Amino acid sequence: MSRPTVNDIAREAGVSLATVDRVLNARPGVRGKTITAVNEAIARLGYVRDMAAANLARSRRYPMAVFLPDGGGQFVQTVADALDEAAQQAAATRTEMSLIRYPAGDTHHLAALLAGVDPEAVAGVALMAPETPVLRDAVRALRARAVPVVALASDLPNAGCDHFIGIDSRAAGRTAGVLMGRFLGARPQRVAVLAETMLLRDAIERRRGFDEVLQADFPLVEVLPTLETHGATEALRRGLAEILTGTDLGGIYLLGSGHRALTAALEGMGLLGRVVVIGHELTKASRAALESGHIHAVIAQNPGHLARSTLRVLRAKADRQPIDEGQEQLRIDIVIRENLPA
Amino acid sequence: MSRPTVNDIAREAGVSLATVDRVLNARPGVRGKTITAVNEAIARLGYVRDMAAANLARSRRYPMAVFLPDGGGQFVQTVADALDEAAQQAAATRTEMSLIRYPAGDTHHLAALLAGVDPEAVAGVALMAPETPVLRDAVRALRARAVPVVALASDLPNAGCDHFIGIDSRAAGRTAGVLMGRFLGARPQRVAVLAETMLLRDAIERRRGFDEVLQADFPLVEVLPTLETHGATEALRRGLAEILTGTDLGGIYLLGSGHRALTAALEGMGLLGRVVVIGHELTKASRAALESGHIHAVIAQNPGHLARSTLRVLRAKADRQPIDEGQEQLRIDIVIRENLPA
DNA sequence: TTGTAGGCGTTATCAG
DNA sequence: CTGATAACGCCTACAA
Repeated sequence: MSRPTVNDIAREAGVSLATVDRVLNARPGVRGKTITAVNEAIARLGYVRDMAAANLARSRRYPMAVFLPDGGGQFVQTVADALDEAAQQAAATRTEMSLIRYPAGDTHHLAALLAGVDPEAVAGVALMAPETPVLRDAVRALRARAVPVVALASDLPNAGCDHFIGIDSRAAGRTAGVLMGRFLGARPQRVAVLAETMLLRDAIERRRGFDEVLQADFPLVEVLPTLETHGATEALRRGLAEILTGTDLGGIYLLGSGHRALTAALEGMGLLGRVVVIGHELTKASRAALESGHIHAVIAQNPGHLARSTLRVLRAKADRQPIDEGQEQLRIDIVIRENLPA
Repeated sequence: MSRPTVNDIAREAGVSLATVDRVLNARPGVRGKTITAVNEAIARLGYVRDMAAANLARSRRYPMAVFLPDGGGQFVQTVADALDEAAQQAAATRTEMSLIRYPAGDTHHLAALLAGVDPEAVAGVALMAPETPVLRDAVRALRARAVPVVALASDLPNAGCDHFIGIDSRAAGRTAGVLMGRFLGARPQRVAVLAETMLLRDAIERRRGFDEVLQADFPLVEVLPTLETHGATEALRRGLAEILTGTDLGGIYLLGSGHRALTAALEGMGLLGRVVVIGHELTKASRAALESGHIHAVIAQNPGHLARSTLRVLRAKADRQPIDEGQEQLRIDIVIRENLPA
């Protein structure tokens, strides 16, 4: 006994295939009484629509556009790679993807790109970007043209996106905080916080979570003000040196990217492996640093999961289908040397 | 311009649909020359097969059988729930699942069940079980009858399964070891190890990984012999009390299930929250213990991922299709209070 | 060894 | 408003 099909419900309801289809897709031109009859037949037979067959018949394609910042460190590249791989797999379900890089930080440029998106040619849009008023409006406009939009890695809470794919930055910061506190032990210690920039909401939220936890649960730990390096290795080195003149350092919290620069700086100062270092995101650099013991933990989100989730969610939104919350929920990964993925 | 279809390559290669299909599915009865011609056309046009359409045409169903132990603690139940949910989702790809519980530990019973599996009626088998000779043979026999078999959570390395879905227990133990070492700090400390039973290979491997790390990297920590409780709360309490008469305890490593019993015992002794407790698997009990601060970390594998992976891999094996290693690789999750999933 | 025709479950285009 | 009928991309008898 296999699953009932449209034919079965057509027979059961005493109507034709076409009518069943109209009811199924909520298309106009059917009497209310007929609709009821069909729906009853559907319920009676426990019919569930075969989406594979439906999509085949529609011969619909799902061209998705993903916008990623141009520079943005290794994490962005990791995500880009994961997206490419996910796209290959998703081709099996007619989901295509084009990756568009925009000048990092130039949200006007990105907004212009979004304004140029043709709803006929694009079934969904994903973007990783900081939240600015222009961008917020651009997203709104896009959604007004019935294009689903999801935010990637960095949330755009006020832009009214259809979905956010990523982890809660504040919780990620809290997680980093607990690990830092526990790894340091119960002695009075100082912790430096480094960031390339504090412009992104992610960094701010992480720092907030980090501080919350240390203040509440590890009162012996003093967290220093954030040192913004703006990607300059020299600034990092100078800043660290300055901090070190005053005090002994117990740990370093790396808010964003820059694992490589930090390792280099620490090495120059003979501090490699002598302070607890906790960072974010698993990249080639942070992975190497974990393996060699220069970094002790990394708070991460799985890029493969992020990428697959992006495409799946966009696809579901394009079909106005519900999404499986459980499957799309990204975990806050704690990565140490011992549980590094192969 | 949409994707090329079998029609396109048939035309391009100057053969018929059926021949293309034969080549595509590596069926016999085609001249070598024709095969080459078709393959060339495929390459030239960049054809990728539409699996959805293929499966529709086959109208093939994939009835999978999953065997889980009967008791086995909350983790097994969590997996069972996850499987049920995954099965609902997988119904979209004609994958059905029946969950069969067998008397925990009775591998003869399980082997008999496996012997009764009809290759016509079952497209794949997954099982969570300890490795015993009878079972090993039963799995071999099943595979000999062309039924794909995957091991769930607990590996059966010598049974020749098609795949293992789960995490490396030794690495999981190492991860627990590092966390224990770091959480304890740099003072001499003693750690008790509790297990319901050491019969399962998982527990043994975890303990091995745990010991390795502590011996190598945390020489100040002394790990006591494993205390087997056999699920008896009283045994646990007595054993703990005995350990405590001799020494102060810095930490407890819970090798298997029994979070609830442990919490109760610790409470009775006024030790709740005063020793570092690290366990395995995220269940209702361990989750509650994390939230209340009675357990400090749990090494886990995502049951949702485990379940979806199981069905996906079985499906792929049934179709003799390659699997996406990256997607099927389960992560060793480190769960603390701050990164508990919602 | 190869080709033809029909079908899988759904949608879409016509007439009625 | 409703109903035949032909797609969609692929597989599979059966025929040649």
